[in-house]
Amino acid sequence: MESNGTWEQKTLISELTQGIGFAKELKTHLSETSSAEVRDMLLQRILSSFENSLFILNWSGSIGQTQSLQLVSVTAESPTSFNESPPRDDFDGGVKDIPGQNDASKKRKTTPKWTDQVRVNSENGLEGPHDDGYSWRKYGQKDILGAKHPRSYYRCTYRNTQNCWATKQVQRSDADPTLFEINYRGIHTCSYGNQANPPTTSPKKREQKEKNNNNPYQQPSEEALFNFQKSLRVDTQDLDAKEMTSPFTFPSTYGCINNAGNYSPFLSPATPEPNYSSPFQINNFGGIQNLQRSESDFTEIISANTSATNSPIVDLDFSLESVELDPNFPFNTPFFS
DNA sequence: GGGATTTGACCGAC
DNA sequence: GTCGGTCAAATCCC
Repeated sequence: MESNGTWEQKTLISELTQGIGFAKELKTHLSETSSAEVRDMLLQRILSSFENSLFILNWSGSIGQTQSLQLVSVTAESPTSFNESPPRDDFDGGVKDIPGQNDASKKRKTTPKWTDQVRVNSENGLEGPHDDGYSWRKYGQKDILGAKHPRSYYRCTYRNTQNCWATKQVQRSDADPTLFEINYRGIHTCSYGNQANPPTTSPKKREQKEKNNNNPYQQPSEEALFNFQKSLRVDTQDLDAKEMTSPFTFPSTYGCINNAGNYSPFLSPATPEPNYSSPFQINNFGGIQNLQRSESDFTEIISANTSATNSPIVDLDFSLESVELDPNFPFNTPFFS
């Protein structure tokens, strides 16, 4: 395996170069009458480039020393914040039933687990389901000792059809009812994991939900994009800081390690990335667009709004720190080799 | 009718 | 024995 420094440098340069390219392209599109979709796609790519870079820095830092890295993204008013959770004990249980993996120790080593916290502001209509770009099916709810609110258990809808074993747990905070802690486990291996805009639910239901909610998924407005352009900043001078914040609120992306050992930045569903040239694979897992819809879905994980237009914007302070990598993670893939 | 959710039961870990 | 996580039948919803 190549030294970390080598691939890190190469990948970092590649990611940042791509980010610059996308930014230039976006600038061009802003002065033209191009579609919001195109601009949004470029925006997402820029974000992905930054995040990939930060992820690499974070990962490399974790090898030799504990390095805290926090990425902040976007939001407009009434932010939904993603705070990173304290380091967990990593790949612990919860992944006991992965087919084809009889060795428990192996499961622990290869199943990523990370936590996000999402704040929901009921006043701005963001209460409702969190849509991270994946389709989840709730399979259980449990009262947790010491917790006021029950914990909800979700698994990928395509668990059976596509053998996708990603799961997530949603726990409402006792102290702050508007705060939800989302614990992701496993990675999406379903085909929807690579789609830019995977169905989060059946088209019918999705439509219905959007109907019932005044906060449908929307493309960012030009103004929002302009503001984003002006205000987006990634503070790399203080990577140890607990937060890196951007005054602008916008859906952020982050990622996970997929089964292939590739980092999968979570991209907004509105951004198709089938041919993304990065060695990373675009994935929507944990994406932060918000399709908050119904009250009944309030316990679903809440994610940020991908929209910067009419929808209430949520604070998306979150960090990649919660993405924990097993030191023994198999980096023997083409990318990591 | 089909898919999603609810909820009590079951199981394994501690 | 307790607790967290999952299963699966019953129920709900579109």
